Amino acid sequence: MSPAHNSTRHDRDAVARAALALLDEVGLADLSMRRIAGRLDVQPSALYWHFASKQALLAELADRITAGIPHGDASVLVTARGIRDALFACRDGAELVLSTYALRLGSSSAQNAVHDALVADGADAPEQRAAAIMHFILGHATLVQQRMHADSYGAVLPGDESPTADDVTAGLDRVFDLGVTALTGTVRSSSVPLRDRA
Amino acid sequence: MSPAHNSTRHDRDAVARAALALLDEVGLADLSMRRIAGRLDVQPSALYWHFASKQALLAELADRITAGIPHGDASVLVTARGIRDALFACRDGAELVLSTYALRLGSSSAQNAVHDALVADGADAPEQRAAAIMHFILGHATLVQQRMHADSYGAVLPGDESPTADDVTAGLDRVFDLGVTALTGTVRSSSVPLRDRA
DNA sequence: ACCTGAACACCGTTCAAGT
DNA sequence: ACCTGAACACCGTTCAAGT
Repeated sequence: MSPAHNSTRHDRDAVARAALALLDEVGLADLSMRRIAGRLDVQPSALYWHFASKQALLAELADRITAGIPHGDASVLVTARGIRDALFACRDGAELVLSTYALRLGSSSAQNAVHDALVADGADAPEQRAAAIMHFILGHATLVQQRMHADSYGAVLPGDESPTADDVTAGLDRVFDLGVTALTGTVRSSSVPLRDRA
Repeated sequence: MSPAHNSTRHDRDAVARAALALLDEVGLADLSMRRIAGRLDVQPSALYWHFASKQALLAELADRITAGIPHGDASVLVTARGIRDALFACRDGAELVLSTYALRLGSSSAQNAVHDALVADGADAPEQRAAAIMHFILGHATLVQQRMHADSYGAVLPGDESPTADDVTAGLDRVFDLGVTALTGTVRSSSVPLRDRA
């Protein structure tokens, strides 16, 4: 009777992939263990063989979202944009990573990427700047993503003249670039990095 | 039989105050309508006479948390610290305000306070800087508050040498000050503000 | 190795009805 | 004006038992 059911068994990766797909469809607030199980044609209790708890599953999803962050020799701004875009690539990605990030405060690979880019730029206090930039990216991306979601099916507020969605997006992009640039601290041309040092 | 029950009826303010007190005791994750009702010796459905939904109640709590923010002629850094401390004053205050803040992105009184302090400092692009500073404060405070909560009853990670809680707090304070100062953009002595302008 | 079935202790919300 | 009582449609999690 069930039109498209899986009779195969699942592993940890299949559960995480189903959860990630469902997250994109329904959002974090409606992502329940029972819905994920339903999508896999499995009882909710089956998920607890693969993950110790919902929190553990969400942590795995956060890891997958941040796994795509490029960690090369790009500038701080480009690195920061890469992190932001990885969060934006998944519905509620920023909120999910933010809520999972606290324990890894100093040790995340995203923060390391920012840190290395800062060092390459010759910025002072790269540890604190990397932390500050990560806090800014996560706060910014969470707020922007929430707003995007609210705007998509929210009523237009009765303000005098409401800017278009593109205006808002462009303004927020400028806020992001200004924030990252200011937090980087140095505005240094990349072609003459070490000429007059020591 | 019930040892300490209220037979009086309640208004909107009493519901909000009970919810805020309970938030401090149990945290945002365990703040349910049923628990709030229990604390008021009332059926859960009674709350819906005062608030249209749980989300509306949470928005009211966020408003009360941010209502205590001083809006005077302080510097940007002092204003930012005041906002952060208002969030820290209530358990999970930062997360609650962050999750409620998206719709008010440009129009919150906290952001206005930052904006006015920036203008008084003579900073350029005060609108975008105010937005960036708010995003930073909310991201930073949410992460720090989550970490505080996790540390309070979490196991110590098996790292080589773990810094003391005071070390962590001091480091995070430096990150906050560095972040706000960098985002302010101008380091200008307040006694000679306008000497060589236009 | 992976899943079922049943249960436990919860949720937010609605709505007729009471006072 | 404010609340009860009952119901509806959900939750996360555990655990014995199945294959």
